[in-house]
Amino acid sequence: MEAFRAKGYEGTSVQDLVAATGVGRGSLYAAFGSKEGLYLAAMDRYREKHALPLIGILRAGAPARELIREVLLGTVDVIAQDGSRRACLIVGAAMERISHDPTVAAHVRATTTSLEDALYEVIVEARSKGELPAGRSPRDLARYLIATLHGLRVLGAINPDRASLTAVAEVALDALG
Amino acid sequence: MEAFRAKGYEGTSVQDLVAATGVGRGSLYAAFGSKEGLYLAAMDRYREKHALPLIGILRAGAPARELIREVLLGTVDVIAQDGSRRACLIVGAAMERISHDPTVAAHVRATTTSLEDALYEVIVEARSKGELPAGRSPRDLARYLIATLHGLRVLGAINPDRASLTAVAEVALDALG
DNA sequence: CATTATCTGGAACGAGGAGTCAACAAAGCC
DNA sequence: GGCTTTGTTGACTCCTCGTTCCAGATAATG
Repeated sequence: MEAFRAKGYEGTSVQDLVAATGVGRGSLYAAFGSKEGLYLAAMDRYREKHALPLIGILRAGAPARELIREVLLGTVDVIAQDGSRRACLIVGAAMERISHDPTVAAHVRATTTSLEDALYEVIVEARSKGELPAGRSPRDLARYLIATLHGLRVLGAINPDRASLTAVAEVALDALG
Repeated sequence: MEAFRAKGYEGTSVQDLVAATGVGRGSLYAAFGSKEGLYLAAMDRYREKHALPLIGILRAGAPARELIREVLLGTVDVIAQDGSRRACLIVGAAMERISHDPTVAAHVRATTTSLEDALYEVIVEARSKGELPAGRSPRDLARYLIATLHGLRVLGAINPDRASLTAVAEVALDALG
């Protein structure tokens, strides 16, 4: 997973993967079938380690704006720690692989959709409690927040400066109304 | 440029570039020195064709919010027309190449910075005319809009649906205050 | 402990990668 | 129109790619 994050799919050779895992070539193929299989497994692991925790935050039940701020700032944190050395596997896959590999496309869509749905539910509930003003549709707001997360990833790859990224996240929250 | 947009840097072979340009291998090397040289030239061309027109819009002198809306919706337009077949060269470079190639990093930063500066100036001027309320710093707002543009590109790669993208762009405008 | 079944990892394969080069064609110059 | 210069070409080299395979190590079983 780390190898793919650092070099992308095409840029990572099987030799790189052997070195990164410490596992022999044949074993890798026995376990995953192909380079693509290993890539898909890496995406699953990425989802577990990075997307599911965000969804967990959203299910914690605090005021919506705080939950969403936590998700955005948590992402800023991860980006600022990594520097630009390791990209987001999902955004990387979206840019590099999605038009060539339907299976990768399905994984990317599944991961982003699950996060989008969690955001959607938080927003709907907050609206019903009057925590957030009525305005844009919850679905559009959820998608907007997904776009913001992706935007932060790209911005962070270009310039992983914590202060800038934090400021951008705060501005993004203003759009919730 | 189109070849790199469709397949990324590592995914595009020199043979692909020969086919895409109709120019022989040797000539390509004589003109650009290396695959990387051709990539940098493609980035320059991408900047001319896609970033400079956006800057041109921002210098047109209309009300700030209208100019910024035009930039966002214009980007949505490009994405919706392309589908996800051709990615943004800048975002692709940011994800795939920026940590491995300082020259590419410089090109990416130069392109995004010039757009960010144009946004910044529009915002500062609008503030001075009272078109936009005081609030977040103009620099943060400009960076936020850059992040939004990147977010739209990634969102569009995953799901190039014009209606969703347009809605996201409209939500993003709300953050201007 | 012997035997079987499973797993490991480096050598080997064909394919295709980036980059080079000498022969050839086109264009510019007197 | 020769002569030089510049540009083009595609076959060629060497290398690395993803994948396969098999001899040997390891683990499991009775």
